[in-house]
Amino acid sequence: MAKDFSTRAENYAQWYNDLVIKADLAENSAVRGCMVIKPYGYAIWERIQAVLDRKFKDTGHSNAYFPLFIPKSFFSKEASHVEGFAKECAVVTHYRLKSSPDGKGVVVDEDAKLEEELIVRPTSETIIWDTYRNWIKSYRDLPILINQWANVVRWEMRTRLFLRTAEFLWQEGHTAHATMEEAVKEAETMLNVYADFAETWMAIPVIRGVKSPAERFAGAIETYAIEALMQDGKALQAGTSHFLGQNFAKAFDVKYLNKENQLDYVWATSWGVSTRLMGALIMAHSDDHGLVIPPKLAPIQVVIVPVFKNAEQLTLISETALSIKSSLEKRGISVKYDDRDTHKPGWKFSEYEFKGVPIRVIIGPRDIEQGTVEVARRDTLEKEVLQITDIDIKIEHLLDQIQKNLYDRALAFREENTFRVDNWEEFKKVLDETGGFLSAHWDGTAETEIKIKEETKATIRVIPLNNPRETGKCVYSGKPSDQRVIFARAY
RNA sequence: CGGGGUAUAGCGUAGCACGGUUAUCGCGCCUGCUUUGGGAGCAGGAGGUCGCAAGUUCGAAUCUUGCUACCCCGACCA
Repeated sequence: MAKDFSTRAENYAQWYNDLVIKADLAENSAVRGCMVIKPYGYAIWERIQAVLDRKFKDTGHSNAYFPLFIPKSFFSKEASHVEGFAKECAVVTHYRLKSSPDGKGVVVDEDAKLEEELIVRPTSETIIWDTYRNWIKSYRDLPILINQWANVVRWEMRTRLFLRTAEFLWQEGHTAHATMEEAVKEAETMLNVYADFAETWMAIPVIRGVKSPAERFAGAIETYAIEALMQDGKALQAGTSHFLGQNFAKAFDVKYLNKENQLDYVWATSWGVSTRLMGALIMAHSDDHGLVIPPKLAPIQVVIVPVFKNAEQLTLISETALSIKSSLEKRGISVKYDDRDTHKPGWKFSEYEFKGVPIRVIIGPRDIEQGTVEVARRDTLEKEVLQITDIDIKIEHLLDQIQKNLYDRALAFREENTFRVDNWEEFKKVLDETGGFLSAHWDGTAETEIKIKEETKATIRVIPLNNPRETGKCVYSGKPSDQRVIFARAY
């Protein structure tokens, strides 16, 4: 079945690309590095958005919107922040075009040069903190708990659909607090929101932890992250939550009067996930037959395909099909009944399999006679003939089972591909032969971290939360270490 | 930004070293008939500024120069 698209074993990167294109999720656009997200792909993103948005609101946040453009001067206010983003910013320098002197097309009107260049936001900390200054005067104004759904631009050298594009969609939360404790707690709360979303909805097990200083967000005191393992043994950062300390408050002069009538800087967090989650979703579960979408995020959870020879048969089948459809919809299940006569059943089977629809129900003349339907599940590709009685309940249970199976499968894969490594030769060997998460001792220095990266391309993905203390020797330097950290090659 | 490569129909391609009728083949698309429980078969048909621009030539997909875009490897990165 898997004709004209690569298998994972042949070429994982090609397999990923073929999948995104052929499952109709997204495609490259006429603009370098920017993708077009197609309706089916966008429908999945909308599901992700809807669930996360609910979770943000349930944890007390509100949505707002800040400008796409940021004055250049804002970027020089927080030193490490500008350092982190300066090399990948798109800059607006003019505000007008004019007809080309040679009559062919248009050119930039040099007379319309901006006094101050505008930066297309790579992230919104600066414009938001500049705004917060006016909003915060007293401890009574705190906390501020805001989220924004937006697009951002980071001018990447090399792009890949969903995993790294020059423009991408995301949400960014930006909060302001009266105390450090409260801000830290907020950063941790949001990390847990992300982790719960990844595990419960995306069926992707993640490791919660903090980043090493070298991997921290530009301007953060602490960066929390959830890290997932993909099927090719590479790690993917699925979400980050930053404790920003008072860095941005100081850079943008955001002070408030506390209960003791003293001026103090506020404490900040920011947190975000992007359309990169789509990449994680694809790579975590899909197989050589195409996409596999966890039921909880699938735009179409059940597809019903009729098999018929003529119009009379179709009429008869449709009656049964539509009644199943409506009984499923009453249970909140999204169903598509595909009765098009422009495509053959076999074609439809392949199509929905490729698009990762969790359950396919087939109804033909045979079933009408016998009061049955054929049910096929995407995760295991198993098919069984079921009595039509209580079919809605059976399918609802099956969806739950598929969701659980996908999570269990991904968890088992991660466990099989997590290795405790205690010497440098083994470290390199495991990395080259199987990849995966390497749990190893690290002496805690940036020098060692950089050396390891240079020699193996592996980085410290995460220092797990509640990491058990364990005395040992750094896998690279041999210096003493009191805990293991997770290394991997990453996306 | 350094090194290498590619550009021919919606997609994938042949032709190019050695210039010469109407640019090859497959998929997809359209029409008709037969089909329909795992990507149907047969017949007919539509679809091309050969990436762009200039040059050499009686004649350029093919040779020369310039430009542009994309891909791979580095560096950088969510």
